[in-house]
Amino acid sequence: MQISSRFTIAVHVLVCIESFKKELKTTSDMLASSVNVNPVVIRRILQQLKKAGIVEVKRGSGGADLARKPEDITLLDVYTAVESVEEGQLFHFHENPNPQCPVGRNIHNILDDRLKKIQEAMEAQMRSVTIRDVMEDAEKYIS
Amino acid sequence: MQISSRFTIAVHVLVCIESFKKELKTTSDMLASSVNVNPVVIRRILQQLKKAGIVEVKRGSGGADLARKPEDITLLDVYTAVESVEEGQLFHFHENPNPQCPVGRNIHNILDDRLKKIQEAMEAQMRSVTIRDVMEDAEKYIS
DNA sequence: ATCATTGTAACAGTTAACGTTACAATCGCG
DNA sequence: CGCGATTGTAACGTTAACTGTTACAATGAT
Repeated sequence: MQISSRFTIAVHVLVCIESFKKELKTTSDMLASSVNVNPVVIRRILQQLKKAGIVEVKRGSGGADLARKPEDITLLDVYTAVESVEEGQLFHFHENPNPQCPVGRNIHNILDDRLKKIQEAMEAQMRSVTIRDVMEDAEKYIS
Repeated sequence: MQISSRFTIAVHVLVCIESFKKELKTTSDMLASSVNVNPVVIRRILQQLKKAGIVEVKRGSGGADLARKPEDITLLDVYTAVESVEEGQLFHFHENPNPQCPVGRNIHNILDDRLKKIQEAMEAQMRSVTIRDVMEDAEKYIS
């Protein structure tokens, strides 16, 4: 299983918004054209980013803007905004292990800490990268 | 999206195999009973672990054993064994971004390195935990 | 030979992702 | 105001992966 493409699309979109805000109106149509997906997919992601306080979207007149400075938006912010799973629960557990079995009965006690640390390692790395960082990478290629 | 329950099931199974090998024959039925899933699910996972050289499974007579010492099996070994995606690719990309757009054209150049580091952080943490470690956690609860 | 067990195919059900159409609600502007 | 562009969102379809289940040939020990 993979983390859904919503995440990479969201980052793509944020970079586009910030890169082109001077020259263009960043509508869902325009963003959809860059990513090459249906505009509704972009709008859905923009709504999730908006709920997380990452972007502002204008109805009617159209266009989206960052709600915070790019250096104040981390990849973890984006990840938690667009991943539907609560708490970003990375691992999926089998339900109802056998309480008769000492391993089955304790499988969460046994594993939860280890799994939490793995998830935290991933999240710490995500937290260390901001949209500003990604923008700087992008500028190397755009110019 | 979450990492499939095959991973947590696989760890559960390995702990059971090692914990009960003295007393019981670790058949797919017995393991299925501890995890509380259909035995075929267990057999499928055992096949994946076998292909990765983590377990040995006996036909006919039945039962599974670790193919290596528990301290030589890391959670990363288990993860790569049971995750179907190549290279453990954690992130899913939208295909065919617009080559007309400087961001779309370069989205992989822009993001691949950052995403790779995130995945590596997760994998490093997984690599640092062995089945032996998990067994020791388990013994606290089993006794 | 018998019996328990594995290996695997086949099929069904469920869920999430993603695509698409449609349309009311909104906003800016002439 | 009325118009055009755009957003917000519902509704529905398709696809893919996971998980569950049945079935049965192949295997190996006794």
